[in-house]
Amino acid sequence: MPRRPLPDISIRQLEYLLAVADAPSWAAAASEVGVSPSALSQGLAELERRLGVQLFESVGRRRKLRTTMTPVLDHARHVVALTCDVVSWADRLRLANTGYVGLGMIDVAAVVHFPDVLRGFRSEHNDVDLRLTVAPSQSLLEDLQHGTLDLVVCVEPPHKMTGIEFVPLLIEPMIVYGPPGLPIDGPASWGPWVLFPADSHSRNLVINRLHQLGASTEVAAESHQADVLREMVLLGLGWTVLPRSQGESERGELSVGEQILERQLVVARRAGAVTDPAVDELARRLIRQPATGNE
Amino acid sequence: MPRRPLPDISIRQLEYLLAVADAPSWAAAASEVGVSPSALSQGLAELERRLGVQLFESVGRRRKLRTTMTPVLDHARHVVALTCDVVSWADRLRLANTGYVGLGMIDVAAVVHFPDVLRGFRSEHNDVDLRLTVAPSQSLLEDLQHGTLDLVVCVEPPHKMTGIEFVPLLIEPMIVYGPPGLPIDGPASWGPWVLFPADSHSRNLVINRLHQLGASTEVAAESHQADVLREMVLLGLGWTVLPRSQGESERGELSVGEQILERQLVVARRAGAVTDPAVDELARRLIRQPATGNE
DNA sequence: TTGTTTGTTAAGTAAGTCTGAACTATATTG
DNA sequence: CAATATAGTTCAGACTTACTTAACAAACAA
Repeated sequence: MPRRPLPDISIRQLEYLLAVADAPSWAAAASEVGVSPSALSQGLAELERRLGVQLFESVGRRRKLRTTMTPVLDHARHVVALTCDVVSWADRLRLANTGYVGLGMIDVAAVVHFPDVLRGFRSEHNDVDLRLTVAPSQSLLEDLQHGTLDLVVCVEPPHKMTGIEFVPLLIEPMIVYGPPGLPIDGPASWGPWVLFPADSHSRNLVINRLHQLGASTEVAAESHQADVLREMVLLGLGWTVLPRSQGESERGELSVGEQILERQLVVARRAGAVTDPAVDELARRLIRQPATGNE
Repeated sequence: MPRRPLPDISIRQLEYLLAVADAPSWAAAASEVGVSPSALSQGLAELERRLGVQLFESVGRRRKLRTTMTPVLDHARHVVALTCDVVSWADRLRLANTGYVGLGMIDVAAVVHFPDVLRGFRSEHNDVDLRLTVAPSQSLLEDLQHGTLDLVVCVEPPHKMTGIEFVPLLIEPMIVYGPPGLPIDGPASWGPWVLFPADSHSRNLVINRLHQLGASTEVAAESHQADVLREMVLLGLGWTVLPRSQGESERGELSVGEQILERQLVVARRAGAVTDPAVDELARRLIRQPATGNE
């Protein structure tokens, strides 16, 4: 294809054309666009020169767009609309894409379920500054609401939260663990407990379930960290309920009870947020990560 | 609506973006567009500045469009394509619309059937230079093919013509006329004839029909002008076959025979021609003109 | 290490875009 | 009719944009 340079029809000229198409006068059109009538007149004369057509006819001292020039007017509308779209997109991108992704995860997500996802993302988006915060669900969701974090992997909260949307990731079985060598009988013999703190979503789930089972709900000690809870059980300070991925390790010395409930891990995002491509990509990878075989 | 001026994203910049998207190097892209590498580099830097996004990432010393910038690339493609379309349209319009319409008509069309159409068109399009050529069908169609004429009203030719399209206008009855006072008996008594010249479409129609009727086909004299043919019949030089509109006048002294055939008048146009709005309009008026009551 | 390649920066020129003032043509008013 | 108002254009000047050439910086290859 022979490459003749296209005439440089400027967005500005097209805006002028749209303005005069519907304005009562060119002075009004110029005011609407925010330039002098002279600039508008000269800009449209230049557009005529570049296209090589006569866009207007004189009606007395007024100028009116020729009906035969409708295709140019349609073109102007179309190109200006497309330009508005891409500028709007760029504005949103600039605001959102600082090259930084703030990710919050509860510990089991970071350590057990998604370390591969994080590694893969980092190696393929080394231009993105991925900052990981490991904390309890409640705390993470607050940071998400405040804008400190962009994406959170946590336990599904008991209630909907305004402005936050959730996508399910995986379901974790929660199992009762007792001190080593202690046989586990019926629920009435379970406890006392070492659990996550009272403001923890998992804690609420566990207490409610124990109630239902007719087991004691006395809590002897608390910690946000599953490892600490395991050590407390090992020391005989109490029983706990943990996901299998955190309750059992190479040093599998705790007495393993039954699965009493399940908890849903989700990825959380501020609803209606400007979509940062990097955050989008990371969310996609989390969502499509197969479950880690801890069913 | 608050009117923030759109950034003036130039067609040129978008062309540069499209060129580098697929080129092995920016130097190659620049060569393809027809500018220096420096102009391309600066143009793209300006595009980045106007959009407020970083379109490229460095891969060693090379520059590669970020995959996240695909929407800008799509936009570039779209706008450049739209611009090519409107420029192409304008080019065609400029070539075709010279404010001149070359119209060819056979005499009966100009004088009898369509004088009102011509008058109306002229009064409502006084910016158009309408030039009328009156000549025989064959000659007019040749001029149409050569581009001398834009539109032709003539007798439908016996064969299709490459590159010319026809739209039917009206049907004219062709009637036998003999010298005044001479009774018109059967076809065997008709003739000799004064007819249009041998290359005339009407002439061919008449001769073929006379053959069919078993009448003489001897031609004593010829003329392209119907008036001349009438005078010859008045002088007793022979008989003729004319449309009623041309065979009968206020001086209705010829002997009127029977209608022996019909001929179709058509408007002819070069096929696939760039449409000049003025020519389009004239054709429309001819096509929708009611028949002139000469059935 | 030297030489080559890729893209960038600097300086200068031409063209484009805008402003405000002056001008031309048309419409309105008394 | 003359005087005034209105609509758009032209002119001159200031600033911006787009391009060229030459020099420069960084990366790559031998």
